[in-house]
Amino acid sequence: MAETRSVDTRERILDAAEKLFTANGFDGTSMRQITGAAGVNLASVNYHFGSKEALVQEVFRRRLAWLNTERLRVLTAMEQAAGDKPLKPSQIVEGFFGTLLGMAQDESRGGVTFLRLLGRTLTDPADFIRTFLADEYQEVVERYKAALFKALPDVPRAEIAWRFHFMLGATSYAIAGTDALRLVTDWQVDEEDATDRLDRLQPRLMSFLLGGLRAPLPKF
Amino acid sequence: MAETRSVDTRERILDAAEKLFTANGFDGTSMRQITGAAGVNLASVNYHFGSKEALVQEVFRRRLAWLNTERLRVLTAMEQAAGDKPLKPSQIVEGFFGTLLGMAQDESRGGVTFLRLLGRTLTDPADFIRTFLADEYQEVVERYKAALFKALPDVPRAEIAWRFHFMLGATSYAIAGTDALRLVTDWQVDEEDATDRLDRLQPRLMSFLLGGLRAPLPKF
DNA sequence: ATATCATTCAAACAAACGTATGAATTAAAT
DNA sequence: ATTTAATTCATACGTTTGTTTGAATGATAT
Repeated sequence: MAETRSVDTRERILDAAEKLFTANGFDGTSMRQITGAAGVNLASVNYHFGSKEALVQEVFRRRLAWLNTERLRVLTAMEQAAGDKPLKPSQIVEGFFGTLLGMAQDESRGGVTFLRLLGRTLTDPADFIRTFLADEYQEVVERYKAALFKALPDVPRAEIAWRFHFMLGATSYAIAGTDALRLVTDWQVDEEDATDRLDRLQPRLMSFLLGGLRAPLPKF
Repeated sequence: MAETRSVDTRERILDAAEKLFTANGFDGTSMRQITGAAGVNLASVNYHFGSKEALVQEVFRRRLAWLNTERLRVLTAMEQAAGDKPLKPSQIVEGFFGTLLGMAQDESRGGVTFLRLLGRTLTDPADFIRTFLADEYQEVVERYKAALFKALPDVPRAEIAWRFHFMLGATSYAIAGTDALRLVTDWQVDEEDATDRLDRLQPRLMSFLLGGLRAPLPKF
């Protein structure tokens, strides 16, 4: 079996697709663009993945599998270290969103490219994407939600769930929109260079998220 | 001139396009779907709007024109009432995001449908959308940013700009993802019915946003 | 060396896309 | 009543889309 060739082709396709999907969206990227950029034959996507839909899913699966495993690993480690005591909210937030933002520095795990793609895709309307992402996220979200419930026993659970939702949104958007539409940051942040901006994004975002999580409850 | 017919056709197209874009995305919606749902001829989109791109822009323009005018009106009124004194951060946040969320209840301004579409589109990679939205938002964002700078003179401007960015993300996602991917909220919020959920979203989100905006600054 | 299997390749497929055209229809203006 | 202009309509055009096919190529195992 000629395995080296096929493994190479698969990854070349996934890398090219990841970049192009980020730049132009799923529907905005054709199979010919992907195979062209990857330097492989047009038919190889269907040969290796079956369809374009399956390719999209595999682009996410190879990154999310690691991310969510890592998230669970971190949470489990923290919980074991804490014994019976609840974790600090800042630990939990750091465990969930810190692992995500850490991928930005790791080019071998997709770097900023994948993060931008993920951030944008969380609101994609396509059915097969929604159900696929929901499946990939289900376990890790349940575990982290449970940790937050335990850490904040006095806060109504529905309230915590919503704030988790808000935190996810702020994070996705912070990443997806960094270059995308420079609405808010514009000349304000151009002083800093791009890498510096990314390094400082994490502490900035963490402060914001924790501030939101610990905000006084709304009075209805 | 036959005006009643054409105005009707125009709006039927815009309404149908708005709904379909929200449900299936821009590329996922064909002209035949739009004209079919609107009950008009296929060629009428090109006749009235020129192209599909121009239709997309008009879908946003008719809603954003009102929204951003209203935002400026509210801000100006608050500033006049305050005289020389800076506004409270909560006023500013309420002025910007409250007007947006208020559209959810107003079906004549697009209701939840448009809000979801807008939330998702803020991270759309297509060039013509990015530049178009940036243009539509520029003035109102500058004005509100300036108000925040004045309200929080001790906070570095870059920090405020970032937090504005985060707030926009949390809000967009809160709206766009409400039905989309029910990651976090799932069975947790199913107790409340849909209308109740929307009514309670606003105070919940506002608490979160203000908590994030007023969070202690990150230490680098 | 030969047979076997996975992979690559060029070419073609039908389907769907956005857009353009010119005739038919309708309403307003003279 | 006739002219004029705006709108609607059915139809067609040329591209591009994702996918399929069957032959060519490559490497591995016997």
